[in-house]
Amino acid sequence: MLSIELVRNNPDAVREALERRGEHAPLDTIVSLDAERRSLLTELEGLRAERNRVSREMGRMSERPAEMVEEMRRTGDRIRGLEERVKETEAGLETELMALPNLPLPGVPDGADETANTVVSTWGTPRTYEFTPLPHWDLGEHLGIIDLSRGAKLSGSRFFTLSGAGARLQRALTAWMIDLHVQEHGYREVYVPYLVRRDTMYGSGNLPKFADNLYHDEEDDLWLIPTAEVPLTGFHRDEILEPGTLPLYYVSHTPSFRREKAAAGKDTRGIKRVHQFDKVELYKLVEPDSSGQELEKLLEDAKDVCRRLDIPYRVVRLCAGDMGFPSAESYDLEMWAPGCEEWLEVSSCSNCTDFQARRANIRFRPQAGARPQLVHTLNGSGLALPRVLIAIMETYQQSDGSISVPDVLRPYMGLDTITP
RNA sequence: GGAGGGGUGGCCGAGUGGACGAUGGCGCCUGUCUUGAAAACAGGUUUACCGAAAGGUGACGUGGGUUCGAAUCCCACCCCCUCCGCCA
Repeated sequence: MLSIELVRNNPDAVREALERRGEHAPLDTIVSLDAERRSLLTELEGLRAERNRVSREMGRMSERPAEMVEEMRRTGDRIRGLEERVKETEAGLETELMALPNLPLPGVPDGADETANTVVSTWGTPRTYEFTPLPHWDLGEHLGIIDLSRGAKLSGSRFFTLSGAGARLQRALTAWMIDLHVQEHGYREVYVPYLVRRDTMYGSGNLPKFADNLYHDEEDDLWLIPTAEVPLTGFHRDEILEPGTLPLYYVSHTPSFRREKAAAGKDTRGIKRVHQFDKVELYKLVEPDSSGQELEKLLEDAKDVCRRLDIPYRVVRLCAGDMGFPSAESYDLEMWAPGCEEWLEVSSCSNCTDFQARRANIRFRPQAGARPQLVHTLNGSGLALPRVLIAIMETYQQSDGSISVPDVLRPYMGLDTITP
C-alpha cells in the first residue's frame, strides 16, 4: 500500500510513477476521499470531545438535568451518524489504495512489458553437445523420474509426480540450497504454514487484487500460499522490532500453489509452469536506507546457487511495466536450459520497500525511545525447484541418456549418475 | 467436535458503569550518589489518527449493541490454555 500522505502531498509525482507501470489510477478520487475523511474526522472528534466533557461533568452531579441528558442523546445520535460516514469513507479510501501497486524506484528502466527488460549480466558459457540435447520431459520419461500423466491422473493438467532419483534430486537440491543460505549467506531457516488467513494475503499484496490466481478453501476461509513470501511477510505482522534486530534474513522451503489462470495455454509441456511447485525462498526485513544494497546482496545469494551448480545464467533487470504488484525494483535470474532451448526464470528478486510493511504493519525502532518506522522487505527465490531441476537435467545430460549429478549435490544424492 | 477457564501497556498483574491510557511490580532509559559498578533514591518509559500549533480523538482480543457516559453490562466472532473425543 502506498502512503496516503505521499498521495495527498505529491499526487502528480505518484501519478507519473504509476503511469510508468501502465497504471491509470483514480488519484483524484483518492485525494478527495482523503479530504472528506479528514473533514468528517475533525467534526466527529469535536463532537466526541464535547460529549466527553459533558459526561464527565454529569458524573460529578448528584442530579442530572433531563434537558442535558436529552441534548447529549442527540449529540450521541450525530456522533453515530458521523461514525458511519467516516467508516464508509475510510473503507472506500482503503479499497482504492489497496488496488495501487508499488511505485518503481527512480533507477528502474521505462517500458510497458517484458520486451523492455534488459539483460544486465550473463555468467557461464552454454555447453556444446555432440548430440541433440533432449528437453526434460523426454529425459524424465526415459529415466522414469518425471511422470506427467500420473500427475494429471491425480490432480489434472499442470500437476506432476517425481519418483526415484527425480524425487531424490529435488530433495537433495532443497536441502543443499537451504544449507548454503543458512551456512554461508547468513539466513535463518523457518518453517511456515502453507494455508494462511485472508489478512495474511492482504499483507503481502496478493489480495484483494489477485484472488483469481489463488486456491481457496471456502469452508474455513484459508488460502493456499502462492509463495513463502506470503507467510514470511506475515511473520512479523503488527510488530515493532527493537533496535539492533534488523536486518533479518529468512529462508523457507515451501510448496507454492498457483492457479495460473492468466497463463492459460502457455508453457503446457513439462514441469516449467505447474499448479504446485516447491521453492526455497529468501526473505529480508531491513532498514530503509539499506534496502537498495540488500537487494544486490540477495541477488548475489541467488546467483551463487547457479554458479555452484555450474549452470549458465543471466540477470534481467525488469522494466517498470513488468514488475510484480508489490515491487519497487526487481531482477529476474534465468538459467539456460539447453533441451527446451530457453532461459528459465528461476528467481525474481525484489525490493518491496515499505509497500508490504505498510499493509502488514511491520515497523522497527531505530534507537531506544525513537518513533517506530516501517521496515523495508525484500524477497527472492533461492531458487524455484522444478525449473532448476529442468536446468540440471538438460545441462547435465549425457549421450547415453543418463544424467551426471552436479558435484555439489553428490553428497546429498548419494549417487553420481542418474540412469534408467 | 464436546466441557470448562482465559485474552488489559515490553513482561507480570490490579481494575466489574463516571476524573482510567488505565494502581502496583519487573524490565528499560536518564539523573543523583560512586574512582567505576551494584544498591538506594528521583524522574521518565504504549501506539495510531486529526491539527500549523495549542490541543483533541481512538485503541484494554475483534466487531456490533445498551447508556448522557463502557476496560467494566449484553450479543457474535477470533485466539490461547486445561480436560474429553479423534488423529500423524
